[in-house]
Amino acid sequence: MMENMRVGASQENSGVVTRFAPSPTGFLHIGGARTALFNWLYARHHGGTFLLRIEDTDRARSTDEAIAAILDGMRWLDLDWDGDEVYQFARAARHAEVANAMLESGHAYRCYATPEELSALREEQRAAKQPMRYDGRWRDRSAADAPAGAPFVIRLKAPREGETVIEDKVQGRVVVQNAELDDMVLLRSDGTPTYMLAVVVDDHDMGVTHVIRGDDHLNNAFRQLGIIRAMNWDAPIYAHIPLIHGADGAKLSKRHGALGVDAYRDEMGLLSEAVSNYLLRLGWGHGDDEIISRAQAVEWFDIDAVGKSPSRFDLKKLENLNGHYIREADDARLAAAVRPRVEALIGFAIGHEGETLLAQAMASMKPRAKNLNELAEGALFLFEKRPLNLDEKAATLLEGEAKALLKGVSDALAGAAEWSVPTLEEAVRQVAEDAGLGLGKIAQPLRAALTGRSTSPGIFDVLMLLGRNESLARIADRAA
RNA sequence: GGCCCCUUCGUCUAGCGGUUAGGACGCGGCCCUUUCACGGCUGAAGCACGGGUUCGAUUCCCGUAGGGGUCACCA
Repeated sequence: MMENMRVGASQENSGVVTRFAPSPTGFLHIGGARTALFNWLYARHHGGTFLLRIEDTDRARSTDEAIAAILDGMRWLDLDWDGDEVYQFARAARHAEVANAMLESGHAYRCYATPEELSALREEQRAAKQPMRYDGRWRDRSAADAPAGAPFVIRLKAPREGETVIEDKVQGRVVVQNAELDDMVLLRSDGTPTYMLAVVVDDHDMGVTHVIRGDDHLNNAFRQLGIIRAMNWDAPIYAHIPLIHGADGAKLSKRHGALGVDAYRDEMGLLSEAVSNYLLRLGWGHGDDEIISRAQAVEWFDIDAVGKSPSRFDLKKLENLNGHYIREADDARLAAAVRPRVEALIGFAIGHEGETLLAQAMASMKPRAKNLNELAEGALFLFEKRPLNLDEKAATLLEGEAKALLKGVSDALAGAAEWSVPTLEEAVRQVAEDAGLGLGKIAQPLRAALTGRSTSPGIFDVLMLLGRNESLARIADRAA
């Protein structure tokens, strides 16, 4: 049962196999999403396989909710994985098997040091300003010294001399002295595998050829290589991509206020393609291109173009991109996404009819919004009940002569031959001309009466959206 | 603290020995205009510093400084 199990790797492709391996201790955060995207793009670009592995070996911190959130986030970002996701914990027996094989071959040993003993050691080392690492106290002791029946962990017997070299596809050639690496734990005293062992075994068994992950794992790669060498396996090609930092320059992590992708979708009202496009451009570039479709990304993406320096998360740019994708989005799709937001704001259901109206309004509202929340906010006037509440600026617009002006506008509109933009515009312009005023002097009070606000889509579009009866009624509410 | 990585406008980036150092977001101005946007034009803004190598360094090398990551029976 020592043979390669090849979990999930498909036969007929370029041979490239990548994977995304999140630990389900929380939502899919933005950094993880980018790692997933890069792995996905690399596999798709090279006609390879993209696998998903849930690293749930930490039983205390892994939750089903987190797993669901991660899968949901992946689907939202349209990152489909090949085959079923692999659950690492289910493979614990295989991990133990590898650890025992290493024990037998002399590449690992039992260590009986207690946790208390080890933390005391670390404390000493910290106090002495010495590097903190396991001192190998059980490395060369004979089995006879083992306290009978005492719990033990299995540690890797790592080489202590020489150096380990990684030719990283992003970081370049990185060399670490073996003396810097201590003998890490492979199997805990309860017999469960550590992350270090599990990743290596799973990547090997799953046939992963390219390990693309955050560069917070760069140091780990050297230790993992120790296991790979001991087992005489082929090492994967590594690509350690720089982390995404927050606006403050520090690592963007769950603990550092990073949000789950669901927050970008639900709370911030961003479109999947905008988030995806933005993430792609963080650390990767293709000339001066900014707006890049998924298809284009698959064609262009390669690891060579990934930069080595960390980047900061810039919400302004993401929102700008989102505005672009909103303008490009299908009206019906937007209406469906905006409807629940409108209903939440206004407090009642607008129904299928309301959604249809929203879809009609999208054409004139899209250029004015950079997220779905603004779209919803801007659409409220369509559903508000008379008499409208006026915001402060709208109230100001309706002071003084405005009321009289509106009476004239009302008459002109009511007398229009048909309720169409050209006809209505002609009618309103005529009123302005007769009064010797610019169109703005008429349009603003009209806007205030119709929407309760000082800003809105073009006034004639508003008139059309509201319809003849509602429009005339709202004007009548404010006219004198 | 040890080790590892990074450093072009405020931010994301292009550049891969010779460029007026390009683009995008953001910011300012102008235009368009019924408001707000969108769109167009335009302006300010950058090679962290010091040594080399070279006829010539943003680009190559070495330091310095600054930033980041990592040092668990977490992942």
